[in-house]
Amino acid sequence: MGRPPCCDKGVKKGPWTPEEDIILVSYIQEHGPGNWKAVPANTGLSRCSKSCRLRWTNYLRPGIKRGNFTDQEEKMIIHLQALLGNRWAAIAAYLPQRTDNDIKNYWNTYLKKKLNKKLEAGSDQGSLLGGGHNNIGFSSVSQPMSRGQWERRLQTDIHMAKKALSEALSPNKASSSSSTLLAESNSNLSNENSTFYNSNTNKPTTTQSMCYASSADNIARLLKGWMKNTPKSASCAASAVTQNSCSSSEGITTTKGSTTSTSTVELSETFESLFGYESFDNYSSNSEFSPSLSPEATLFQDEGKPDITTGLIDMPFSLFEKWLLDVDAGSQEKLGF
DNA sequence: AAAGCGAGCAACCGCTCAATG
DNA sequence: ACATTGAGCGGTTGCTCGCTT
Repeated sequence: MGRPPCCDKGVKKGPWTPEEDIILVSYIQEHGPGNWKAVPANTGLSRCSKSCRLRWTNYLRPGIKRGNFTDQEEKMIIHLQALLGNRWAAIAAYLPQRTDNDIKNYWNTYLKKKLNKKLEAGSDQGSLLGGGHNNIGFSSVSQPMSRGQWERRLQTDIHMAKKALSEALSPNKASSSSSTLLAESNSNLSNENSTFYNSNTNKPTTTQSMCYASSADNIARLLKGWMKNTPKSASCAASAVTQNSCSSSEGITTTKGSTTSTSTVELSETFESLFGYESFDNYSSNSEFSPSLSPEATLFQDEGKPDITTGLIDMPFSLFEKWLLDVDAGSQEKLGF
């Protein structure tokens, strides 16, 4: 039974061509993402609306980083997968520059095998993963109960963090970047809507005037990247618009610059008391602890405010990431990460 | 040089969820 | 309250490429 395919007649399948990418990108630049049903009709693309959305979110969307997962990201994924299970979208919410598909692929093709090897190697020495509340399970060995408990704990912690933040920031909510943080924290944690959030107003917006550079400019860059690439990588040209690279080995910088602000100190204290951290040196307030920072929000910032994006790219571990990594450091060390 | 094989990844499929009438 | 429909998510497939034999 189930629903019939959303669009099974006359739609093109298979890899996207650069021409299709250009059409899609230019359309979205003009109208913004969303209303995917209208995209094929309005663009003339012989593609399913789902295919258009997928192509955009996983490939063409600005601000996404592809390939070359860092150790930190790897650890994040491992922890989050243990905590959340195969909820790739939720995991991707904590790695705003990564797509769920990318993370999923990385997990399935690399991390899972790597972890299984570690587990097999360590199984002779008894349980490596158990122990207290940090019962980090991997997909093959995880216990549903502990996962559920951890989800609840996670939600509780997030809720507490939001409350504490709200209290800590109430005097100067309006002006600081932390208000954005708070608002982002208050928005959908699972990052499941496609609404753009205006980082200034914290209101959802479908107006893309601020989200996108001029279409002509982007298309020009798109074409430029396309022309420069070999046929093999031609399909990557569109992504070069935002990534400046097609190959996963290019153009990805992961520096560890840290920024702090006055409010950061306050937040640090708040979180310190909340989670028991001792050091927040690397905590950067902008977009931190904001799993709800949607990829589209990143897009928003990326296109209009490159510096902010740089901040995202260059950011050290967020508080929550630190928590994720610290909370089970022992287990990870045992596994040799 | 060519065939075989495996890894990586883009894209599809089917399902669920949420919004709307 | 129910049906419909669009959007989103996770599992899976199949293609491509690089390495090995």
